[in-house]
This record gives sequence, C-alpha cells and structure tokens, in this order.
Amino acid sequence: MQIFNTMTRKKEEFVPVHEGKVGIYACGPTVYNYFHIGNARPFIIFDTLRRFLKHMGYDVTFVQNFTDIDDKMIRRANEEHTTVDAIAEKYIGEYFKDAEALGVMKADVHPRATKHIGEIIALIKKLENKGLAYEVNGDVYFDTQAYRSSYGKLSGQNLDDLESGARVEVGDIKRHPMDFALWKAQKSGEPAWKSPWGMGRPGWHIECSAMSMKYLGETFDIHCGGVDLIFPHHENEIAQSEGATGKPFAKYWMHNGHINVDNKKMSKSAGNFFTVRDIVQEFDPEAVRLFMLSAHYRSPINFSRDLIIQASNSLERLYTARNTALFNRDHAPQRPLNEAETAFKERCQKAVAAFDAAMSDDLNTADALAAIFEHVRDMNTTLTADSAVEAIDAGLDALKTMTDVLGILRKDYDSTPAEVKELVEKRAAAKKARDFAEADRLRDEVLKMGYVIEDTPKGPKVKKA
RNA sequence: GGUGCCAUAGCCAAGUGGUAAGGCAAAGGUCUGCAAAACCUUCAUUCCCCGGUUCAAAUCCGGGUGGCACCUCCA
Repeated sequence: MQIFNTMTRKKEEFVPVHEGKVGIYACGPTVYNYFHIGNARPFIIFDTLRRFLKHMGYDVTFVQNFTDIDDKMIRRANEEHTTVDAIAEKYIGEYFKDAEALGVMKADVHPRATKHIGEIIALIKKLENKGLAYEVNGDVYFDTQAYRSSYGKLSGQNLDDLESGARVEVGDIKRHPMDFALWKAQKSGEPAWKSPWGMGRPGWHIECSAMSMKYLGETFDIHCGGVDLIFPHHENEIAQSEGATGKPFAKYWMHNGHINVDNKKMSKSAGNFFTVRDIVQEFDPEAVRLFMLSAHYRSPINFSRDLIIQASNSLERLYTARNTALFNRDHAPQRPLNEAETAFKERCQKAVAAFDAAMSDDLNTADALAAIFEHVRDMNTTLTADSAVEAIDAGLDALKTMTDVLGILRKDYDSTPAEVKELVEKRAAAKKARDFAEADRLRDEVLKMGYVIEDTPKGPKVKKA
C-alpha cells in the first residue's frame, strides 16, 4: 500500500522492516479525563489502519501508550484530592469503555510511562554518555545544539527558524531555548522516582521513545498521531531515539488532521469541546466512527450534530441492506447459482478489490465507502428471497469483509422478542382477512414497543425502530 | 517573522492532465390495502477569482481572494 510519510511529505510504497510483519506505535492519551472527539479521530483512524493491514495479511503489532504522569495528571489529582495513580486507573478504565463503543480494538500492548521508568532512565543515560544530554540541578535536558545537524527533519524546520519563534522564559536554566526536558527534578508533593540525577520524573517525549523501542525494536514501521504532535513531540522522539541508537527510528510517520467545530479548533476555553462520553449519550457511536471515516484522515474535518445525523442515516442504509439480505437468506433456496448470480458473485469480488485499492491509497476511506455503497446497491437490486443462498452469502461476505476493516456494522441483527413476534403474526392474520384497521392498530402497537414492520412478499420483516 | 494545509452541488465528500465517484437531504415515479424498505429518474456543461502552459486543466504554473494549522507538553 501507499502511505503518505510526513518525513518525506510524499506517498511512499509501504515496505515493512521485517517481511510480513508490521509494528505500529500510536501516541495514546494522557489519562487525566474522558477523551474528546478530537482524541477519538486518531484512535479510530489508526485502528482502521491496523485492521486494514491485518486484512492484507500482515502480522500486526499495535502499541499505544498511556501517558500516566505529567503536569496535567498532577493537576487533576490535586483537583480531585487523590493520587496521580488513582486518576490514571480511573481514566484508563474510562478510555476502554469509550474506545470499545467506537469499535477501537485494544492494542497488543498498552504501555504506561510509570511502569517503564527503568527503560526511560537507561535511555537518558545513553544520551548522556553520548554527549547529547546534560544535567542541571537534577533536571536533564536534551542538547539540541549537539544534535544540530539532524534536528528538525520531521517538521521541516531548522533550529534557526525554530529559535525565532521560541519562547524564552526568564530564568531558564537550559543552555538553549530549544532544549527539552528528559527528566524533571522532583518538586514538593509530586510523585517521583529514584534516578542517577536524584528523585524526579520523566519528561513527556522520552516515554514514547523508550516504550516504542522496547516493544517494537529500535527501528520499526509506522509511528502515528495527530498533526500537532509533529512538533515538538515527534521531532523530539526522533532526536532522542536516533541520537541514542544511531539507527533510523520509525520508517513511516502518519499524522491525522484535526477536528474543528465551526471551523475553529476545539478548545475548552472556546466552549466548543465535546467528549465522546457526551456524544454517545445522544448518538450511535458507530455513526461517530462513520463520520470520522467519511473524509480523508489527513484533512481537517468539522464536527457538528448535523454531520453525525447524516452519518447516522448513511449507516442506516448499510444496516437495512444487510438485514434485508439476512431476512432473504432465511427464505432462500439451496440451489446452484444461475448465470446472473454467478455474475453477481464476481462483482462481489470486484467490490472488495475496489475497496482494497482505495484503502491501499493512503487509507482513502471516503473512496472505500463508495465501494461499499456501490456493492450495497448491487445487493439490493440483485438479491431477493428467491436468490440462491450461495449468492446471498457472497453478497453478505463481501459486505462483512469491507465493513469489518472499517469497524462498522458491528451490531448483530437483533432477534425480536416473543411478545412482539406474536403481535406481528396477529397483524399478518388481520391483514390477510383484509381487516386493515385492526392491522394498522397492531402495527402502531408494535411501533410503541420499538419495532417497525415492513411487509415483503415472504411475509413481514421486523426491525428495531 | 518561519513552516505547512485547504477551497468541488443545499450539506458531507472522492477525484493531481483525458472530459465531475459515493453518501445525506430534496422532488417525481414503480412496488404496497396504506406504509416502510428497495429500485428507477431528476439534482455541478462545471470544480473560489484572473491569467498562462497544453490537442486537452477541477487537476500543472504564476498572481489574487478567502479559510485553517504548527512554531505555546493541544490528538
């Protein structure tokens, strides 16, 4: 497949470091709160990347960290009058709830910074020995001057340009404004770990270097995250990792665009900030997922209720098509395919091929969705309750293959409760007796119970309202 | 100041040189006891504007206009 690599600013053919295997590191959340829809985008996008690579036959190792120690964590713990550890435990649990609702699979490894202090210290030590880090009063900083020639290659900026925009703080003890903390000396009341530089805690960037290399090797395939992480976070990860090992770090860098609200960046202060927890109270989480996949992952997208409703309606079309096929399948004859059905089966394969081609083009999910909708139209026009079971299965299998990659259509075709079924049968009898008033009354009753009746040549079909 | 991105129908959106995918919404029709769903038809001679290159431009080049992001540990 082709992947747009932020490092080269080009689409490149994906060639894994080890044949048949892919190692992916995704920057995960700081677990100080419920995550917001902006966080949800990379989770969904890179979960989709993972699913697609698996579908293409790769053995994928997916690593996503939890940042469980930093300023925000400490602040939150103080606000809630508890410990940083308790905050982490709580919001990691909440992360998994929301992630599951969105169809985001658990990573193969979810490393936490505080469980990798040893690896972090070892990495800092290595940088210190190479002359790329220095200690001041218990803080340790990365020496960007000593790494001058390579620093800035991801963000496409050199140190001189960066300096002009850098904020120099009064009383800064760093040698250079662009130097960044690898280790922070303990301040009173903060959690701290023992280190060669005294009690302290890791800086933000170093955890991702230490944990990604631990689980994926010093050189691995894909590193991903939001665009805002390009600088400084990912730039610093490269400096730390390649500085320490002398080897290339990640081969491909993928960055998703932001979600805006009213064309403005979401922010708490602007009051246009939505957590996933809030949104799923009102909308189907699958509609949120489909919304995220409806545009290319690198484009900025606007979030609004209207767009979630649009996505929700699109999703409905997909579910209806699947459920209709499933209903037809129950009445369909077991017989060899006729000519038209054989042609249909071939088109099913073509649909999946078109889907794969779209996804292979730097994860063009919008184009991939078009392949799904075209297949759905084909199913709706070709398949009936008189189609061969094999034909219906071909249609359903192709649909499932595609929607599984996108992580949508995850809900089963619910079985109808017995009391609803009974009313549906009574209505069918009334209808047959041409007592339409009674039939309509019973249909309304069923509707009140949350089910919709649709008449078909093979009898009534029931679905949730 | 430095570094980038974007502009396609009422809405969302794909399309990077060969004559505008797909979805939502809307309208008409077929089917239906009525519905629902589905299907058919309609819905951008045109892709922000002005120039240029080319047999050919939404796509390439130049210049505008408008919007957004990073350089603030924010995904």
